[in-house]
Amino acid sequence: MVDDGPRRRATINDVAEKAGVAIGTVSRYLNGMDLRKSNRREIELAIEALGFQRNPAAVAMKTDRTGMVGFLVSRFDEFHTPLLNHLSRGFRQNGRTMLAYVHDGDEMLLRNAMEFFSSQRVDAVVMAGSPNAPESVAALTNRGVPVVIFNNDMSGPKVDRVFVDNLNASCRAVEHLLGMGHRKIATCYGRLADSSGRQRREGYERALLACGIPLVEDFYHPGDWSTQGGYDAIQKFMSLPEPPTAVFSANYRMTFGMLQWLRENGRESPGDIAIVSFDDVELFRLYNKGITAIAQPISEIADAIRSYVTTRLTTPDIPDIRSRTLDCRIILRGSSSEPSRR
Amino acid sequence: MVDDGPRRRATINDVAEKAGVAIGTVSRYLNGMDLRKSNRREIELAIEALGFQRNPAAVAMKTDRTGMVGFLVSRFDEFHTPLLNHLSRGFRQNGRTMLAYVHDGDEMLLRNAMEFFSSQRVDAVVMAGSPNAPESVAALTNRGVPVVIFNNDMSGPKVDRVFVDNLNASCRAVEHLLGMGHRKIATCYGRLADSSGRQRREGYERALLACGIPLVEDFYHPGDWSTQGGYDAIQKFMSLPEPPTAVFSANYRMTFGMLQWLRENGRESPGDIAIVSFDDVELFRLYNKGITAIAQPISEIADAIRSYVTTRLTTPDIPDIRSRTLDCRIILRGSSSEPSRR
DNA sequence: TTGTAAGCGTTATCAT
DNA sequence: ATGATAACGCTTACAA
Repeated sequence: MVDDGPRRRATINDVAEKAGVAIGTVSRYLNGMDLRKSNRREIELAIEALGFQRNPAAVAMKTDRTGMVGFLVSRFDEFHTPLLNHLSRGFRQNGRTMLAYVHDGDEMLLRNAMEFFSSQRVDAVVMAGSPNAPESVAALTNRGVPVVIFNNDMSGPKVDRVFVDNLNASCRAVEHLLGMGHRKIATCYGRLADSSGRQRREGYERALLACGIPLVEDFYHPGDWSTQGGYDAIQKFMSLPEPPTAVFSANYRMTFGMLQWLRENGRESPGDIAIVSFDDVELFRLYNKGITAIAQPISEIADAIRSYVTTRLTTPDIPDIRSRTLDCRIILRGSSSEPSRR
Repeated sequence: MVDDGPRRRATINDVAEKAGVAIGTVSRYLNGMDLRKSNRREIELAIEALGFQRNPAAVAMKTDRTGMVGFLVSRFDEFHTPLLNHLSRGFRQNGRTMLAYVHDGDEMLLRNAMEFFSSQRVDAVVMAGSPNAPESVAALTNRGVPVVIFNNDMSGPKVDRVFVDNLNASCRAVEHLLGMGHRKIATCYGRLADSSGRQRREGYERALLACGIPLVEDFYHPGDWSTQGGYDAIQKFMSLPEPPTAVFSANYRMTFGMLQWLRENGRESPGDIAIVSFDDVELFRLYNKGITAIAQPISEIADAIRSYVTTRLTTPDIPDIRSRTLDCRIILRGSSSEPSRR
């Protein structure tokens, strides 16, 4: 047998012909509508025999639905990667495809991303809420493209939202430190332009105040979510005349920075300072006796997002914006033991 | 002004009308062909005014090219994530879009992935070579869909290949340990079904043999690329009557496992054992004085892959399969110092 | 260099 | 429940 080169793909016409029905009938079959049992059977046989796969481009052209969902994040880190993974799987089961775009926190790239999604005609967009994106988002929603945001709130656009209870989780984490006997607790907090940054810092304050402990200015350091920020923070804390015995870090990158500084200076946790960190990443199981961490319910976040997107796409008019706030789990490990040395 | 709901998107027809030319002319403009200067000007104005964006579905239907490239990996880890990132960016500049699929090492999901890519009509597929995928790959190449593999070789299918020089890099890494005075060097090696697993182990052996050091069976442990494998390996090594003073780990996950065991048992590197690991990940900068690592040239790998895909897609008949092997860099850190204690 | 028109593979409308 | 047929928005001969 000679190789004719790539064989032409079977179309709905081929199926119709082989099954002895009209193409309309095949189309109805493909879209799950009712049809005569015998026809259904014939069509299934034909599809099988021809290896027919519906052409998404043709579907998109007719229906104006591409089945693609844009996913926009600042970076693929240890939080967003598993989230993307869950989302991809979930959407695929709904016959949808995820398109990922990483903007590196660059405003220009963020705009490019929106332009890209728009040109690709995605049916919906999932993104972390960002203080400097509202116009781009509005451009999408105005075109009827649903947007779901997570992580950070965003004022303005009419979009569904999925968050975690940052305030409560942070508060409980700091309460845990208090429970271990810590009284001098510092915090390296995230960007305050992000709602999660504000909420996590507020949780820290609420726990201290509820316990009657005054807030100390020296125990604050703005870490900007970055490794460097955490590095600077702990350096500052440890050189205070009266250093804290514990620190609450508002994300895992800043905690990385703190651990790095400790290493470089021959210190460690919990020996020299207790640590509780937002986010739970692999390193936190590996470092010493582990880092006590706040684990975000990633698969639940993904499910909530997917559910919002799906309903927006299938139910035409949902009047109000929906919002869901999920609880985090605190994972106790060695880094949050009682104050020891000094 | 009343909201009419989502406005209809401008089409090539709208542009043609507004510019006062035929749609064919607009199409030619969009495809970068020559046209009269005045027409070009009018068309650009019209496109700008209408916010026209070419509909990819319609293009795909006519040209049978979707502009999408499938990316298939077993997991999004610290190696594949930046690779995907680089590839996405690179392809986007070529007007192409990446579709990612994670198969978790599951053969069934791997087949699903191929089915998915096929149904999505991707123009090409990029994937890690896998010993149990040749039929799926052949199914694609037979249909004329170019496939580029990386990481591991795969016999059979006619595909382009991008690798790193595992053997040489591993050999140099172990030579480095030898240079530091180590003579008892163990290895936790990867899956031998993967060519990279075989090559990295061979590099280890070559370095030792070149130095006249006999290979010791006790100094081998199959780690299966997994964290658990590394954990078991170091446990075994450290309980030998005469433990090694250094170990070469064939990937970063196994090294994670080793570090974890060391932690749990109050040991550390390099104090108790020197470590050199394949892959360079963030943790390796954070642990103690750092873990000496073999860094794969991720952006070069991405560029090579993209270049292969692009040429296959633009140049119809490249007869022979191409293959490229890139060099790794060894990053010296604290974990590979000379033998010390005991 | 440009205009015209056929056709890509579906879905949806209209009869039947 | 089914068949016939007109679109959807492009690209690409073919003519001019």
